Amino acid sequence: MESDTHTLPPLPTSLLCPTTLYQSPPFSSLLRTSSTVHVSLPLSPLSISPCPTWLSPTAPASIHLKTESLSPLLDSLSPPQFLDGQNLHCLNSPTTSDQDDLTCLNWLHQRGNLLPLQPLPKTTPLPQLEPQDPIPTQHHLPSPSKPPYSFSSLIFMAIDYSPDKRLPVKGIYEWILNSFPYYRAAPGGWRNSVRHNLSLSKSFRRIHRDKNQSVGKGSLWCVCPEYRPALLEVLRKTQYYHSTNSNLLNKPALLEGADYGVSMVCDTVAISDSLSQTLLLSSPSPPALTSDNPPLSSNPPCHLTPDHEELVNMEAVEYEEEVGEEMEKDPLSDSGYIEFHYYQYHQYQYLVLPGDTELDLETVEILQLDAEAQEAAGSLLDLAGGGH
DNA sequence: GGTCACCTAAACACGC
DNA sequence: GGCGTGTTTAGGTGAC
Repeated sequence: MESDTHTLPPLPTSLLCPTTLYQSPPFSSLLRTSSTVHVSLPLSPLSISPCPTWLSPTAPASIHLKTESLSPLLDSLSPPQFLDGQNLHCLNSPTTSDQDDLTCLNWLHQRGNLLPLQPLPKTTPLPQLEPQDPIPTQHHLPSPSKPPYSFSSLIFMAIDYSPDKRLPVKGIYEWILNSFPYYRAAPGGWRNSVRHNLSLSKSFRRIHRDKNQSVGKGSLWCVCPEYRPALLEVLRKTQYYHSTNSNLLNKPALLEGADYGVSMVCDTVAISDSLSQTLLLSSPSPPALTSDNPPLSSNPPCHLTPDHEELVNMEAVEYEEEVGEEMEKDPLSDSGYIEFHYYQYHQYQYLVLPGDTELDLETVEILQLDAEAQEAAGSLLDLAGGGH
């Protein structure tokens, strides 16, 4: 399999999301092979690969883009513009994890226990990149920006993620620290704010520990069930708000999809009448591409991770070969569908496309924002499903 | 301009 | 007494 790699020039600033520092991963490189096109996307910190209960862990969360909105985009795909004049850049063997389901909160366990946190790139690092340094490293990355979530949302996520749906204050601290590196460098006042929110907000309830429980101080905190929908709504609005502030205003179909689209829980949706193509975002699971495992299209969705960590190791050659085989097996491949696969390697996410698929920058940007929509959809899945 | 939500800081009490 | 935790008050900011 022949493979060419290309490094794209910095994205125009206009393509970056100005108001959402946790969004708009700069598009930095592209690797094209005979069967796949790898689009390197820096990890989106806002996107939440974890799969807490408010992100339905079982429901596929593929993003479905409506035909009318993406048709022009797909119609405007222009390979020469996309690839011409790019500097060559070789990506180190992207590998994938064997069983990593990025839609599952397990990644948090991995991150918290196994992987060091890395600073999050802000919105605008790419234009500052030098040509000789096509892939930004954390050395060049600015410190992570403040998450858009309120403390109530952070606490809610922390508690809801916990296995027992209850956490001590210290556990909430740790979850926030592990999930949002911003707070690692932030002054300690945020802890006070967490405690303040716990005490003041009716959404959280204190559970006294057993007296014979000698480990730890203080009480456990849980989410009041009656306030859970409200918390979910706040969370959804936060995500929605930042999505709409991320160049999505002029992409109503994406907004619809990100908002409440029932299609979010489906696997595929046709998006282009002219090209008869469907964008399918699915999880990375290259090693799982065996006869014993489901095809890519049926894998759980891939949520981008909130901060930019190396969650998985990937074996590039095997992956590409298997992807190629799987693409042929995939019924979607014969039905005019285009299947996209996210996986991640170091601080990048890779979008794997069929070999004859070409994307322009605008489409790539949409796919980036798609991850936000996916996340927003996750919350809505729970709402739609009535919670758990 | 008023209201609301949210953030931040500070003070204090309590228990380990 | 130190520290972490929990509560309360107050002021500021921004969105609606």
